[in-house]
Amino acid sequence: MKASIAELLRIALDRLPADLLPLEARDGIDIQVERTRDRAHGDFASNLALTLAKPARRKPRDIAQALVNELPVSDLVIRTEIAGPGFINFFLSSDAYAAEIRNVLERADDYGRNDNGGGRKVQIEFVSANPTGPLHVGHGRGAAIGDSLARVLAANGWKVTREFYYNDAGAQIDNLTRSVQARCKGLTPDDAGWPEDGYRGEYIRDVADAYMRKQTVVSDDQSFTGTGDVEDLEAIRHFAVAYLRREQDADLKAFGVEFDVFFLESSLYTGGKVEETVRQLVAKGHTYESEGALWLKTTDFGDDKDRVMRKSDGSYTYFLPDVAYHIDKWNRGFERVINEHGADHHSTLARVKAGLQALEAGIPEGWPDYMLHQMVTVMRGGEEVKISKRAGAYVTLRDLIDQVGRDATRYFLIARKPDSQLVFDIDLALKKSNENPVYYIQYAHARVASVLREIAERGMRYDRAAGMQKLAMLETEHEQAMMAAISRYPEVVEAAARNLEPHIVSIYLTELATAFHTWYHAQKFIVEDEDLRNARVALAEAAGQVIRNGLALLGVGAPERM
RNA sequence: GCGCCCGUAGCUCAACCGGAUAGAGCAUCGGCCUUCUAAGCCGAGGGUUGCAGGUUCGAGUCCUGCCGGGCGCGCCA
Repeated sequence: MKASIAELLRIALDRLPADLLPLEARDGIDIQVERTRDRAHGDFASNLALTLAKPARRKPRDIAQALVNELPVSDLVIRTEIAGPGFINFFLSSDAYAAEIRNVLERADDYGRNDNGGGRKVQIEFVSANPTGPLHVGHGRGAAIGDSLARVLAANGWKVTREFYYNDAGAQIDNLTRSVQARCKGLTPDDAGWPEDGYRGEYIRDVADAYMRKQTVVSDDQSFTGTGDVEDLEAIRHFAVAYLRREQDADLKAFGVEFDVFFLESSLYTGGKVEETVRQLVAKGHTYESEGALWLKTTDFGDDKDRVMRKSDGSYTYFLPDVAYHIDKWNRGFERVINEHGADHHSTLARVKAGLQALEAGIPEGWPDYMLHQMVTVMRGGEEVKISKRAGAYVTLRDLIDQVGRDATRYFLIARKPDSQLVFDIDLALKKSNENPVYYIQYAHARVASVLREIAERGMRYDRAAGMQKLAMLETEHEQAMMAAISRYPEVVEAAARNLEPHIVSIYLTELATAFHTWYHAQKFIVEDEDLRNARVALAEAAGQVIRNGLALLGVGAPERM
């Protein structure tokens, strides 16, 4: 609907007399059409005349009048008015809304989807937790955001690949291995001989016990059996990584998040990609040796200091495989890549991009996109719960799912702008779970289902097709508000993708649910008048459909009854 | 010290590319269940959008400075 209004304005703009607005001033004008905040201002408003006033050197209201004079006739618009400093307000015909509601019911699960992406490939890398412990709340935020973003982009016509990169090599894994070994030997974190910076969590003991009992774990299509040999560090490492990967998979599954690709950092080493990347960087001349290490001149590409690529002991820093990994992404044909990480990864942006530019391989400067979510603070008993893997102080994602439920956890973690810090109050989520906004939305959906059940129980008839033809009967304030709210959905889906902000879907759904509950309370749907009944229930069904579609983008369920 | 993010009602947060009178939930107070689910609805109170300037027809939104909070600034990841 919004696009249709913009198109009308585009035509009017083209028709403006040249003496009013020079032709050359019309290029590249972005025609903005917005939903009005106040119904008294109509359904849509445009500030076009205000933005044209300066280049035209005319009063905004004069331009507005000229535009209105040139607007083509349309079934959509019943009248326009010029308001305030020069806004053009559009009042839509009730038939325009009825047509949109019919559209909802006809397209059903596809309503709101568009083809803006044109089937182009996009990769979203998210979570990417190291296999050194269970997923915590911060990972949960990343999982919720990344997964919803994937769903939103898919709904906008993108071909999405979800990828999880994990570090199964390097210093932290060595650390994990030593920690498990220590547990195998019966040591506890406070004993003498416990590894420095070892992982202290209780889950390390679980891993060690399983290893000593020679259990077999399967993850990522690989199988490892514990040997029980406490001196075999390689066996312990394989086993521990597989064990913790399996746990993380279970966490993700419980959260309803799936990946297309699990990418192992170690594969970059075994495949020679790391060595190859080093050779290429050296060949391009952006490296130098100093203090026994090999450095990359990332300062040539906007970083604030140069970075070590290869340590003096011959091993690589994490950032080199990271560059190799992104070359691999590029070579796989992902012209668009979005990396969703916690804000603590901020420093990697500049150096990875610098590394990619240093290769002079034709990778665009801005590639890839990064999306960083701010930290999650967990409150329990009025105090902040400090999260530290090594100390073992932990609020796991699984804890939250078990205690508050998957839907509520997802909703809590997605409903806020990623670049705001988030406070997750466990007591609130637990004790007052019924006051969680997600139930408000789900309840609206359940009410629609309930109405349909009630009709059946009373032995009454509901004819959707007939209802779709009688939508013009829906003239009350609440019904009009309902139709307007429903018709906004495609705009929300588009904006969520354009701004990479899946959280706006949750905000929209709250507003839609409010409109629904208000309407539900004000009027009966199941009335004697068959035409009116069909029309109202059809509208209720459309509301339920849009709520279902929106919740699906968030990965939240839409229950039939509560 | 430098870089990035944030600062909106008592609390947690919205506000679409700069638009018209800044909105929800929770909390507080007052109403509404014989009638499609009260996990709901209606109403009331609650704001100098951290502070000070600037840009413009118009600023919570953009720019500058300051104040406050978070994250980062390893040959850790």
